Amino acid sequence: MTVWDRPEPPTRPAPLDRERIVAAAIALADEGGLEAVSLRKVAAQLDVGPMRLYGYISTKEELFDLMVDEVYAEILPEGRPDDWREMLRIHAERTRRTTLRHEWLADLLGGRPTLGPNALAVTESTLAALDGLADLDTVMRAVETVSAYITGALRREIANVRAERATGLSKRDWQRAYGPHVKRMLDTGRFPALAKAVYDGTDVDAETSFATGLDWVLDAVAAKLTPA
Amino acid sequence: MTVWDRPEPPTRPAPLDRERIVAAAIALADEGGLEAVSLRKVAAQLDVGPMRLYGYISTKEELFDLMVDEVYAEILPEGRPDDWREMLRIHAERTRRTTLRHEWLADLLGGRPTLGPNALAVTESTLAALDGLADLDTVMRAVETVSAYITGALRREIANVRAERATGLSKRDWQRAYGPHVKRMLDTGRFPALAKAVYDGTDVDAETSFATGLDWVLDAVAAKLTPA
DNA sequence: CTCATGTCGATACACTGTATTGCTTCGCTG
DNA sequence: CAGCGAAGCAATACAGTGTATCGACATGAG
Repeated sequence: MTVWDRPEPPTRPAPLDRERIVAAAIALADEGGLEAVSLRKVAAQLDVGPMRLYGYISTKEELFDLMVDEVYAEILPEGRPDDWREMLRIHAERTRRTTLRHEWLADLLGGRPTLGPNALAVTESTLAALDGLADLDTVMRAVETVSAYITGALRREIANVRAERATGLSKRDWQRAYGPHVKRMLDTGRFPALAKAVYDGTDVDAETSFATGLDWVLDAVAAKLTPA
Repeated sequence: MTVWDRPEPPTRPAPLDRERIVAAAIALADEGGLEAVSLRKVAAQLDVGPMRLYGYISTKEELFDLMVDEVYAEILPEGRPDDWREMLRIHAERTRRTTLRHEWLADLLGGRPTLGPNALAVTESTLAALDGLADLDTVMRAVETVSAYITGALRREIANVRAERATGLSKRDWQRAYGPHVKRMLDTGRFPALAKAVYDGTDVDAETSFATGLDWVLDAVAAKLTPA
C-alpha cells in the first residue's frame, strides 16, 4: 500500500529525496524499459547504497506507483476547455503522448488503482468536465469507459511499436517478421478473414487509429450524456 | 542399497512436453499470480531440473506467451451466432470470465501481440462476424476498438479486485482502506467532483459496469457499421 | 566527557533467469 | 561384441534481483 506522504526529512539536509529517486528511476526506465529499473541501479545513479532508498520508499512496487504518478503530471492539462468532448479528447491525446515518451507507462496503465495526487487531479479534471451533464452514475460510466479504451488502445500501440522495433520491420511485413509460423498459419486457410485483413488491409498510422477509435467511443458517450 | 529397490528401470515419470509445462505454469499462476511463476518452480512441479525446460521453451517470456494462448482456448466460442453484436458481446463476456478465472491474464492482456493459434482463432472469429458489414478498414477499427475497451476494462476490474482483497474491504470503503491519505486528499476540497463521486456514487457491481460500458462501445460500432 | 540514539553502509540471504560443463547412456560401426 | 560418436540431461555456475539484518559511526543530550 502506497503512502504518498513524504516522510520527515532527515535531520541534516539529505542529498536524497523521493523526487530525485523517482527521477532517476524514470530516467532508467525511459531508456531500457521497466526491467532496467532495479533498486541497485537507481541507487548507483544517485551515488548511494541500495539500502538508502528504503528510507524513502518501502518497496519497489511503491517506486513504480510514484513513477506513474510523476508522469501523470505531464498528462494533467493546463486549461480547461468548456467543451467536455474536447476536454476528453485532449486528455486522451495527452495520455498518448506521455505514453509514447515513457513507453513503460503502458506496462503499468490500469495495473493498479492510481491514487497519487497527480492521478487524482487528472481524474478530478475529467470528472469536473462532465459534471452536471448527467446523473453521477452515468458520468462515472462515461469516464471509466473512455479510460478503459485509452488504456487498452495504448497498450496495444506500444506492444506493436516494440514488436516492430524488435524485428526492425514495418507492420506491413509483420507476418513475415514473426517468422514462417504466422504466415504458415494464415496460409492454412483456417483463418480466411484474418488473412484477408492482413494481406488486403491498409495499415493506417497509429495516431489516427487511436483518434478514430476514441471518436467512436466519444460518440457513444455523447449519446448517453445528452439523450435525444 | 538393497536388492529390492532394484528395478524401476524406466522411472521416467515425465513425457514432458510443452503442454505439461504450460499447464504447470498456469496452475502456479492461478494461485499466486504471475510472480509465483518461476522456471525453477515449474520444473520442480514436474519433477525435473530447471534446465530441462529449455528444451521446450527458449525463454520465460515465451512461456508467458504460451500461457496466454492456452487460456485463449477458453475464450474461443463454440457456436457462431449470426448477430454480430451478440457475437461481440459473447466474446467480451467470455474474455471476462476467463480473466476472472486466471487473474494473471489481466497483467498480460494487450502486453504483446498475440499470435498463438488460439488467439488467432479468436481474432478470426470476431473478424468473420463483422465481415462484409463494412469496408475492411472500418471492420478492423471496430474490432480493435472493442478489444481495446475489453483490455482496459478488465485490467481495471482486476486491479480493483486485488486492491479489495489486499485491504479486505469493499469498494465502498476504499477511501478509508487506502489510508487516511486519500481521504485527506479528498477533504482538502481540491477535488470536489471526485469527492462527490466517491461519497455519493453508488457502486454498481463490476459485471454490469463492464457490460454497460461494452454496450456503449457496441452502440458506437453499430453506428459506424450500418450508416444511417 | 560519556552515553544513548538513530542513521547509514556493508554484509547476507534466498531467489531469479540462463550459460556452461561434464557425465551418462544409447545406437551405430567395424 | 568392442569401441566410439553423439545426444540428452543433471549439476554447477554466474550475474543479478529485492530486501532483512547488523555493526559502526556520528551526533545529540546530560
